[in-house]
Amino acid sequence: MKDLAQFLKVLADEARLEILWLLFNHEELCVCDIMEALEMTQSKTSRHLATLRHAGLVVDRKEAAWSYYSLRPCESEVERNLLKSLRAELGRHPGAARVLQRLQAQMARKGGNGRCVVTPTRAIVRPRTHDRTPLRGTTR
Amino acid sequence: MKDLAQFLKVLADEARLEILWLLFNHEELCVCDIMEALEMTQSKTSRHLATLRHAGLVVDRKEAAWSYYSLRPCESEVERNLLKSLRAELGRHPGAARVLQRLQAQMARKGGNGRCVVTPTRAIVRPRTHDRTPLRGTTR
DNA sequence: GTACAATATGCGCGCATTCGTATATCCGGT
DNA sequence: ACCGGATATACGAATGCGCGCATATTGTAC
Repeated sequence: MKDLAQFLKVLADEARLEILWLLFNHEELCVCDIMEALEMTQSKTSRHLATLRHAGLVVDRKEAAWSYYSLRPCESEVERNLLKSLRAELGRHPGAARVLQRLQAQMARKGGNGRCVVTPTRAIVRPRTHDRTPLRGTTR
Repeated sequence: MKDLAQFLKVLADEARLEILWLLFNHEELCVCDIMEALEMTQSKTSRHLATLRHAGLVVDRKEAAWSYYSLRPCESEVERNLLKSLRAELGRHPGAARVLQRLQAQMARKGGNGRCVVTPTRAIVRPRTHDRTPLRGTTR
């Protein structure tokens, strides 16, 4: 019961909903694209992504200096249903299309086909040193 | 977008989820039954019911000294979907059946068939004097 | 090595949320 | 009118949460 409430708390934030909306519509995005499209601070973006990651909603993949985030396949039925409803609802929102367009524009401008600006010479897969839980705040 | 987050915030609370679970399974309940079944303080129960009411999730009906609360038919598609998922999930919770049993036991013990203990001699429908939004805290 | 870019996080502030206690309000019975 | 029960709400304390700023960390290029 507690955990369901906790899970809903993660969803109950405008910034996180916006991030999810972007990820619903793009296989994979790096932090800089998200922060630019949503006009968020870098720290704000990173922190909310961390929250989503701790909740198991997204996963990150490191490549060179970048972190690419993507949705994580849902584990439970509820999760799947909730996200489906949310996605539909987010799509109904007037601003929804606009951010997607802005995102498209950015990525087109930067040219990297799905990849971030400067494609690194070689891909170095660095496993997460440690997915430590944050020291303060959200206990998970 | 903001409003969706706001709506989710209302759902993202253990006490409110528990109350909703009871209301999912009973047409109408009065405050004292809810607080007893969930072992909550009176003020806590009343407060959370007020929050649910302000969010449009429940309605109250006054009869004599009692307030009977019931679910309010959903207005939007999202709302319907979300609540449906939540209800299913709440049902999966181990404690779910237990509170319902406790509630049943109470109501049986008190005998009033669905009504609260002392059935008033006559039903006096008293319209809400005023559904004022709370002065502090929740800005809506 | 240094310098620079992308990302994560510690710190502190301010606001929001929750709670218990005490009080107010409303109603029915006497 | 007064009392007692049911409910709502003000108040103060504790905690949680989101933010910006500065800094740490990691990786690339030189």
